[in-house]
Amino acid sequence: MKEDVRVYKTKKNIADAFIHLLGEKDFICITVKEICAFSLTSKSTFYSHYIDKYDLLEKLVRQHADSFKTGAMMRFQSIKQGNVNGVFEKILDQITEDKAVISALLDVHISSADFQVELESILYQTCLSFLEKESASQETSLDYLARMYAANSMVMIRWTLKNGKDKQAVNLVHQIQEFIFQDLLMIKS
Amino acid sequence: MKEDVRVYKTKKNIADAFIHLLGEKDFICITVKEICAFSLTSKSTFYSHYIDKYDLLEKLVRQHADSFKTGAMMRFQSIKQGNVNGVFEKILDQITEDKAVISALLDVHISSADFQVELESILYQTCLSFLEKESASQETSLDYLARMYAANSMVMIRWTLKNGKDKQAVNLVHQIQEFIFQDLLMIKS
DNA sequence: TTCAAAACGTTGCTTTTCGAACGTATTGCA
DNA sequence: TGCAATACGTTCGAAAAGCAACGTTTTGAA
Repeated sequence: MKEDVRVYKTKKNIADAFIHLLGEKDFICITVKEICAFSLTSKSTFYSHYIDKYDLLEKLVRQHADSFKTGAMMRFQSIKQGNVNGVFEKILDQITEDKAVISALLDVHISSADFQVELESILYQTCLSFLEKESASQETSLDYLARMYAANSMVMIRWTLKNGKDKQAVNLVHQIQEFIFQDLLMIKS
Repeated sequence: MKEDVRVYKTKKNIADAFIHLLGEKDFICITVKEICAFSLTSKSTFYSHYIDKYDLLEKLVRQHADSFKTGAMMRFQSIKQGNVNGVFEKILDQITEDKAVISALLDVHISSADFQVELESILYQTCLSFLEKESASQETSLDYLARMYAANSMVMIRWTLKNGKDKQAVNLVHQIQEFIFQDLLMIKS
């Protein structure tokens, strides 16, 4: 059963309004009334889709976290011949497509829906399982390497969202990634 | 009786889709089906608001021509002490606000709805009635001056829509306008 | 020129949205 | 602290949008 077009449009309007308001004020200060007014939807319609503004936030975070996870896993799986460079660059591209939403969500920190935490966790997980599967040597803790990868990626993501894609910055990340994946690279080459 | 929000949103979606499609292909080649598909509205809804795509075009032209006319008349009426400069600049600003729509409509030439013709006629009319009311001397044909004003304004409008507001170009228009309004300016100063 | 595919435009029925009204809960200010 | 204004969240009838099916017209390619 597919979603009714009207429902799709309504949800999009609400999400867009919400993201816009997040750019103006803190999540806590945003009211449902404002979201309805800005998105031109009635209160009754809002409440027929969401329990409250927290529910809206959680659903948005879930949606984009899932999409990010799918993308990240896909990229890691498609790595051939130890070609790890380029994976992160594609992740950056993906994130840039939804720049407005991602940027807004990254700055909201509600325990039930913390996008920043989710993203970093996804990066850590995907990187770790990749290392465990592909790396022969275990001299350095894979867990440590994966955490380092995730942390560095997050910095780079935030920076790119703010300043746009920059070749020098991307190169720097590549160097760090090469260090993290050096075991793997040595074996494969 | 105010317009239902749902109607407003539907019409906006349709208009936005239409303008977007006009940027891609000729008016003649655009189908109602495409407009509906892109705007995510159903055929039945489209036909409950418009007779056909020509009706849609005519209504858009009418709406923006009226808005332009109101703006132009307001600006001309607010001229004090022969300060004619600045009137056109504000008209330019107004047009720039709806850049996408205006640009698209200016390139469609359907006899029942020719935006280019309407704009030029409005500029001519408002300028002429201003000259007739304010100008004492009638050495030069006011009709000729008004037509010149309209023609020059149209060139400037098109140019600005394409290249953005440019100080030098604006200054040039000011010089031409000063020539057109010189009778008036001499009397008032 | 013929004919099939696509676009047109209409209709009846279903689902969604709106808006106003309501009582409740929060907020912010005197 | 007390109280008025504002936001919350729900309900229900009315209006609008969607959808599928239909016959008609236009289009474009054999």
